[in-house]
Amino acid sequence: MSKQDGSNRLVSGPDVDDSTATILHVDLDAFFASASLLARPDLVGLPVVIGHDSTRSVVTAATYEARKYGVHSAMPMGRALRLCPNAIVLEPDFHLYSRLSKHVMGILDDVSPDVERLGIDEAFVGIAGLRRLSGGANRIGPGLRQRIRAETGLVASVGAASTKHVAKLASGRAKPDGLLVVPDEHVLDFLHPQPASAIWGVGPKQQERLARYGLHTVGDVARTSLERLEAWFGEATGRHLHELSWGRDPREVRERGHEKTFGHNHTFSHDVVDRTELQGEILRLATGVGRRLRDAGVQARTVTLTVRFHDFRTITRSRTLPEATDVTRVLVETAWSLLDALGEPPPVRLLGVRASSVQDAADHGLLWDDTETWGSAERAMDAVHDRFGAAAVAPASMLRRERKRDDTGPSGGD
DNA sequence: TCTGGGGTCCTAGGACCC
DNA sequence: TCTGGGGTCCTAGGACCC
Repeated sequence: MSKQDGSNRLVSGPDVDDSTATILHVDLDAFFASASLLARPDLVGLPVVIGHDSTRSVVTAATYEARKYGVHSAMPMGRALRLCPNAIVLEPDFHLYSRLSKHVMGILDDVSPDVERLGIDEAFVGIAGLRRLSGGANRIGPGLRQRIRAETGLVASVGAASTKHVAKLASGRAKPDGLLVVPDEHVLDFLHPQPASAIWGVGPKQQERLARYGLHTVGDVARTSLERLEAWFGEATGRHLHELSWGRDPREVRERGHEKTFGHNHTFSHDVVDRTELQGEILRLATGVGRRLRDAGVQARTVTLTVRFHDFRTITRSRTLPEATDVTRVLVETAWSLLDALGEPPPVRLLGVRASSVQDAADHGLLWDDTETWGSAERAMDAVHDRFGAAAVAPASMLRRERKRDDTGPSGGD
């Protein structure tokens, strides 16, 4: 992973040839941190870290001022605070992030019909068909950046190229607050000096394997024959590496449908052995998953329970149901039975519940079986929940849990 | 330095069917 | 009777990304 602290920044001038750059990658700079600072302008320019101020937590995001101390996301909070003792820790505000993200995506939709959201803070924008009306990347890129800044106060960096892969790498190099257009004739000059880990999909493990074969840069990978790469890394991965290292990427910008899986997980503040506590947490997680399935109008056939033990060993156990469901009770009971099948597990650090094999919700019509009765009851509860909040309707055992949490008191604050 | 939570995609083996 | 090959589904694990 690159340092992403701006030390390797590269931007293009207004006269660069943008005739081949048909794909933009728009990426908000230090999104969570910047968004949080909109609510706390007094902290601008200071090292700010977003995350829970507790043990067992990690950094969610950091400002560039904090990154200069070596702090980066996914770093344990304790370590981050040792590296940067004067960092200010802010709790994340996901409602704010979601609202700002929607605003930015709306601007992109405004500019092009061809937008692919990649996450909360980035998207590809196809601009091939816009040249006559709106100009090329040299005009659309700055226009987007300006409008995002004016309407939201956020800073976006933009990469432009003829492929998704190069456009994404380009936005990374343009950070912070930059635009980088990479014309086709400069793609290899841009690509080949970069570390092999710059290739999208090459993480620490793959990087290590590449290094064992003496492949340290993208150019090293490109100069290795396809046959060798396939023999070393398998057919699919070898071909993928070969293509990307030569700047070839046939993937098109396409709108994504709903998520393919819906899940929640939770790391306990202490390792848990008590079965009732584990079941209670599964109930809470599955309730959230069921709610999201119903909100999205989808049903899932497979339920997966994730269990991480005190020693960080992590297992998954899944069951595929005969029929897809969006009924919380079915999710809960399936996950409970997967837990039961583990017997007496070692102390548990994390539990997760995930629903997959998702399809559009079937129309059950007037089918009046037991499960559908539960489904109707839960949808009624969703409606009350919407109007009066989560505490208004919740299974009794969940309410007991919430009270217990309140007794313990909040863990942080800022 | 002891490691969050939300996802996607891939692999590999076994069951099962034709 | 001692053993093929392809396809699909399911399960478990893992790498990777933001």
